[in-house]
Amino acid sequence: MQASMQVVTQRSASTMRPAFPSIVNRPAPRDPLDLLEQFGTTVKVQREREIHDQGDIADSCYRVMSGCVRLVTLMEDGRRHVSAFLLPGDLFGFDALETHDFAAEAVSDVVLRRYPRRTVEALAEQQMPLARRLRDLTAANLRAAHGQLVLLGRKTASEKIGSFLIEMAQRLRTPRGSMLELPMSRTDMADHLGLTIETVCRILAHLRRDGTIAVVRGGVEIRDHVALQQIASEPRH
Amino acid sequence: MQASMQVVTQRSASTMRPAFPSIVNRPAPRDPLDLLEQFGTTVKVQREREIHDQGDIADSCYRVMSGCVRLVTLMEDGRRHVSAFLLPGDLFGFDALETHDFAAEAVSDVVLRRYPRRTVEALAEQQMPLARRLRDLTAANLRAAHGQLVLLGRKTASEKIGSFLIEMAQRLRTPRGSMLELPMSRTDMADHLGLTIETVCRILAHLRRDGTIAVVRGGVEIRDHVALQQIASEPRH
DNA sequence: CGAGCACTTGAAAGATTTCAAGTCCAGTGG
DNA sequence: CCACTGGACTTGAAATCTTTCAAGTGCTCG
Repeated sequence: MQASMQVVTQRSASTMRPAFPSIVNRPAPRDPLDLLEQFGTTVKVQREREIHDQGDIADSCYRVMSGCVRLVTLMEDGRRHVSAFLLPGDLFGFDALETHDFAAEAVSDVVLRRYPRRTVEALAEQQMPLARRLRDLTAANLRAAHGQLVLLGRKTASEKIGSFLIEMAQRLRTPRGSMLELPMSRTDMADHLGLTIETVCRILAHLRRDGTIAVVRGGVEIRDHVALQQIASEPRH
Repeated sequence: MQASMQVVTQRSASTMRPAFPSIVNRPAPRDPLDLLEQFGTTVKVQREREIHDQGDIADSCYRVMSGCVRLVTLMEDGRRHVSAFLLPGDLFGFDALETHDFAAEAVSDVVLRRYPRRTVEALAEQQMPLARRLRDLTAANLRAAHGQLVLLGRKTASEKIGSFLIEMAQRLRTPRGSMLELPMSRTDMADHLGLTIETVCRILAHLRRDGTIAVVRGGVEIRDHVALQQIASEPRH
């Protein structure tokens, strides 16, 4: 337990799934992960505080309830890489091996649901659907990582920014025409995209002058989604 | 089944594990993956032939018995990224979702052991140790991908080449002082490291002039392993 | 022996970074 | 309430790394 984390004792199961009324009257297909709820504790972490460090024993898994978390790898000389940003509903720590190979830090004030890894493993050992769910989760993360490999290895700065904005808009379910709120700093974006902060600024400025986006405090508004998608140039479907 | 693949009917279980005599007389700890052996078929693929394409339904999983396989992602405009090279003993296709998000191609003539994905999934559904093994496998692949993210996002060309050579030497178990055989072309290396072929050549030439490596046909010899490790500058342990 | 391809090397171009100044807020303290 | 300060962000100019363009070299295969 980090001193920086405030634990709120709360064991009520709060599912993330939106309650949409089904036409067919069948029991909602329960997510095997719901099994974990009774073992979860709610944790609040202030912005810029560490959730766990690179190299820490992986003894907890988390679900982001609100806010934004970043996964950070540091090199000896201080160079930094942000492998991922985690948003409400996202899970992390479930696909760790013995230790975490990156730190997890709160980008904004964050509310997390924490599950003891021992428990997760024990449950998965007995509940095949959960084991299966965890495997799919890790496979999905792997696929996302592969997309990021292409971005980092082969895309230009503009393409990186374009891809990033579109991905964020999708993941945050930002409706067309409304403001995309970006909780992370330019530095975080740069370290995620393999750029410098100045390059991020310049590309955003360029997109703004184009009329593709509007840059406002705390985010951007995507003005021309089609243009942005062309700029992003995603890999072959 | 690809027309380019020659199937050799052979269903005998051939484990990859080296038969080392144990002092303690206990049954060797069986790898849960050995369960798959009876369902495997041996497949030979010629160099530069495709094993499966990007977007293909993932209906097979493979183990590399000999040779080298690359996982390739293509962008619309032809830019190419090689996410990984797979060497003897390596597995792939086990952590696919519905479809493969990259193509698998034979770098050299390759012998593969192929397992029907249906069977793998069915077995994993009943055999928890196998399910667990598959999850760990995917988690290990995810960790490797994260290492590659740092390499692509934050390392210089020299560091990329240094890291790559050291990784290959380790994975191929090349003893110090002996020749490191690299089955892939300069183009493949470039597309794996987010560089151009010319840059790869130049960095190798530079390392050769330094006396850090000797470049020979089909590979390199690492002359100064310590220097190479310093050049590689890995992330914090 | 010739063709083709992988690889190498040089020179110029270009994209991004580095270095250097600002600007703009948000929070603080007078 | 408002000036002040620090940090995040922006922008310009120069520097640099890597790429692009070009031109070989050398090996293998037919």
